[in-house]
Amino acid sequence: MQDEQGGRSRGRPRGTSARALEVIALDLYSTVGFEETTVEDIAAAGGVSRRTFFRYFDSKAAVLWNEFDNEVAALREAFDDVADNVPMMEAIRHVVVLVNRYTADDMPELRTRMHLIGSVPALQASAAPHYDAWERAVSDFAAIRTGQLADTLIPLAIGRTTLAACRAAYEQWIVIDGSDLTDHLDAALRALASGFA
Amino acid sequence: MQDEQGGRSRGRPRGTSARALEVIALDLYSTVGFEETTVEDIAAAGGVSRRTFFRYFDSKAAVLWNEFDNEVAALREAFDDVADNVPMMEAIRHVVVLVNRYTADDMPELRTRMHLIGSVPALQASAAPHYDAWERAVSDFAAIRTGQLADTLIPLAIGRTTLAACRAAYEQWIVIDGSDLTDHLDAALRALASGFA
DNA sequence: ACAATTATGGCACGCCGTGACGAATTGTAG
DNA sequence: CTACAATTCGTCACGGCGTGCCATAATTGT
Repeated sequence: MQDEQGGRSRGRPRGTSARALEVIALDLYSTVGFEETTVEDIAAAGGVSRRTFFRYFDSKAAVLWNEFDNEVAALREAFDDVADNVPMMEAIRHVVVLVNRYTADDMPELRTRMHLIGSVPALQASAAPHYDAWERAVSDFAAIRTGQLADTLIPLAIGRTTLAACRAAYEQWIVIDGSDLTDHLDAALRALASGFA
Repeated sequence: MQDEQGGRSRGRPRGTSARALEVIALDLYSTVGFEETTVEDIAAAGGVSRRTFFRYFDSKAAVLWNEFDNEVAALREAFDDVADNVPMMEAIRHVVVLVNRYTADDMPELRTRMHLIGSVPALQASAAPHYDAWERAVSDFAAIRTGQLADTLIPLAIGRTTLAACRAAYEQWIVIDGSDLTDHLDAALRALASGFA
């Protein structure tokens, strides 16, 4: 979003980028601690003022959710490309696993980010709106397949439970060192589709 | 907890009770609005100081979760009373529906509370630790039935997805006027146990 | 009376998030 | 070259939350 310099030529140049602040904040959160880090600290390390930080991010916690929000868009696109003959729960599983394929370079950052989200109460609290958007992407797909509206019981439940299963998978991935994320996701979603029988 | 006057005889008597502050706060949140209400307002309406409010509740949002936390204890007790021959997912469904049987008198307050939790972002954010405790109660039961540890993938997923389904049911109950809460819960948990097939 | 106990009130502080306003830095038109 | 428009930044101020700290009030037991 910020990268596109098409049209934006005039005006004072940015002192930094959202991505740069994100890296700095992620480092401080994981080394110093989230509560122990003030927004002033992040801004100073980024060479900008505290007020400018809040122009790049809505809150101290919002830094962690940039990549996650991107995944929601990827999720919707992947759902659009699913063939109609694939069963619903199977399609959901394939799409989720596909979207969660990260390169080896992104793994360390993903790991620290998920570890923070899973361990810091203030960050867990900030998850709600982002989780909602993710669930909604699944619910919309389930609505099409079931022929019901997205805000009715079954599509809603499918969206919510799918994320719930994925969160359990992510939690296992963080705890069990050296394990494969997609394996956990696949196992959790298979269990969900089988009704945990 | 506060009611037991066993041993606590000496000392200055309390100026109010947690329950009284809860009723006042619930009223202000639903009429004036959560963001528009300050802790100072609640304290003043309760005849105490702002500082005293924070001795009764950890945060402005914690007021809403008192009853919910009680349900977690009821959940655990109900799981202990389940017969061993009842299938796991069926047992979970029965227990959840049983615990969510409220009297007609409690319905209005439950409704306003759940409506607030479902509509105010700051309250959704405050849900995480309470949801975790609820999920954990289910995971512990699933751990016994599956013979696995409670913090492994399947029990974790069962706890998380069960709450996710219940949240979808609650949301429907709030939206659809005059509907029965236990019906939604039963339907959502049956769908979960069937793998949404 | 006096001590012990328990709850309260007031004060101060750090931090978060937001609004307002002027200054800084660039490109563009005249 | 100069005036102007556009965009970002920094500073200041404010309200609100949550938390120590300590003095004070209210009650019971000795």
